Amino acid sequence: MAQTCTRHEGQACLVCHVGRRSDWHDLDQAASLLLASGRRRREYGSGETVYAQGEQNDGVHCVSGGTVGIRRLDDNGNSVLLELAYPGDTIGYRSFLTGGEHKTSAEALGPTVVCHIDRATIAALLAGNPALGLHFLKRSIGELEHAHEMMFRQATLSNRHKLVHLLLVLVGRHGRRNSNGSQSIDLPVSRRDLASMIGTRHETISRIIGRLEADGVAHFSGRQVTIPSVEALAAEIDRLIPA
Amino acid sequence: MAQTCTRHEGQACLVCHVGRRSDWHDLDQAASLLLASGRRRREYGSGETVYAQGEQNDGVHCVSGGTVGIRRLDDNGNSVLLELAYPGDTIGYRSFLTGGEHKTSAEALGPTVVCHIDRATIAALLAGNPALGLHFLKRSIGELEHAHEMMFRQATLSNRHKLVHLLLVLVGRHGRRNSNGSQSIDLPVSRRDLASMIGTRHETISRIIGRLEADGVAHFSGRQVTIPSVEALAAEIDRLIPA
DNA sequence: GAGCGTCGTTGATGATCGTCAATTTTGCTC
DNA sequence: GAGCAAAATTGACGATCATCAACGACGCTC
Repeated sequence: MAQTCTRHEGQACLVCHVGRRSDWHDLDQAASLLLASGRRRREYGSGETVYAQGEQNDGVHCVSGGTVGIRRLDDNGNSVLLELAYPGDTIGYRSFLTGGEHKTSAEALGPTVVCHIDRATIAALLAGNPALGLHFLKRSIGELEHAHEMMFRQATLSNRHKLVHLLLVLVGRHGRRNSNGSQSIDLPVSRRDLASMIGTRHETISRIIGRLEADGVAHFSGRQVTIPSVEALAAEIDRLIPA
Repeated sequence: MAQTCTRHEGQACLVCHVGRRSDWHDLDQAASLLLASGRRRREYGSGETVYAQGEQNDGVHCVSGGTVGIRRLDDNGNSVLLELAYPGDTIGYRSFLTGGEHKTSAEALGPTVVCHIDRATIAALLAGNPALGLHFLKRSIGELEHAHEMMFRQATLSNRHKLVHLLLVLVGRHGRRNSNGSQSIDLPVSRRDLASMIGTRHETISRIIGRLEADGVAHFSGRQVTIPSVEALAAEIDRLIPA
């Protein structure tokens, strides 16, 4: 996707992005030109921060390639990975719209391409294109429902089931099918972040991984995970429903 | 608040509601009249459902008095109370805007007054007043950040600290000051719901309550809670920060 | 390649939690 | 007020988890 973006440099993000999936796909031509002039593309290396919690907002960012982690920190050194952003996702729009400072950090998980649109440009676009505000609203609602499902799972599932569910989600995003029917993932996150996403400690994640290995439902080697049968793994969660 | 609403029956919600806090406070006069004609006020008894998960959306609701619980259910009988809505809050707007069915249930926690605005009216209002959509966007963003903080606490705090935090929030909303400096709350929710909000079982909540009693930081009697010193309770969370 | 810090794993132990079960209390209906 | 169903408490037990600590693996810098 990064290559596609490079080729269309100078044009609007709607060309660069996945089209339908982007917030910018139905701007009129004038707005597209405005967007093209006001946006700046940048590549990030693994671990680089796109914006930091507490910083003043300076516009919105749009993921073009790779994966971006949205993280929240506190004074005690606790860190929680709240969500993952993928190409087509707009990030940092919340603090832009509320006019405050970033309440989360965004960092590249692996090589990533992110476009930045400065305050003036995005403000002009919003004023001229009411549909854009509606897209932000829909995006916000989508994230909110995602957060609600997260909270529901946090409250109802065991740690093991939470990890299994997370693996299934990651298979959908990062998985590749092997010749023998199994699927593999290159995890975009560390064990510590996995733990924070589930609400437990990294030692516990290690032990749960050990049990998944022992049960033969998943094999871990560093950040590479191989799942012999995704169906079998999914059944582990469905099995909660009593017969 | 219910009385205020009754007195102004026939006028727009902006009169009925708390003014600034409502999403409807800066509509022009024509829109206010439209709102007044399209809205229907109704009182709910404790436990009555305003809308149910899975139902088709039929407009938005606006809390005018009392407390509304937003709940999520699954097929296994699990129930999680995701958030509480208070006078001035608009609820059910998500499924309205996405055009689907309700993904959560809303039920009255105690005697409650809720206004309903049907699809046609709210659609007309949205078309004519772009500011209204912006209010929904801000509301959605606020809820999203609330959800993120919730997820962060779920991941970093112990169950006891989660309960203490929840009590502090409820003191802010439902607390009343006693003559001796202590504060009392009439909990709007059952122990089971308390447990679901924290992500544990009701038996565990009973035991944590027992420990809080033993430590003398809170006294529980049914749904009535008395907190001798809110500061001491708040210190329990702040004490997490190492010296 | 040596040094260093972070990440990941493993072990041991005490604390906490989930589950099942029995019992009491509460709230509501008749 | 009697009766009933749901809510709440309490106990016992096994499972799981957090914590502290030690160690190996890995990536990065110099």
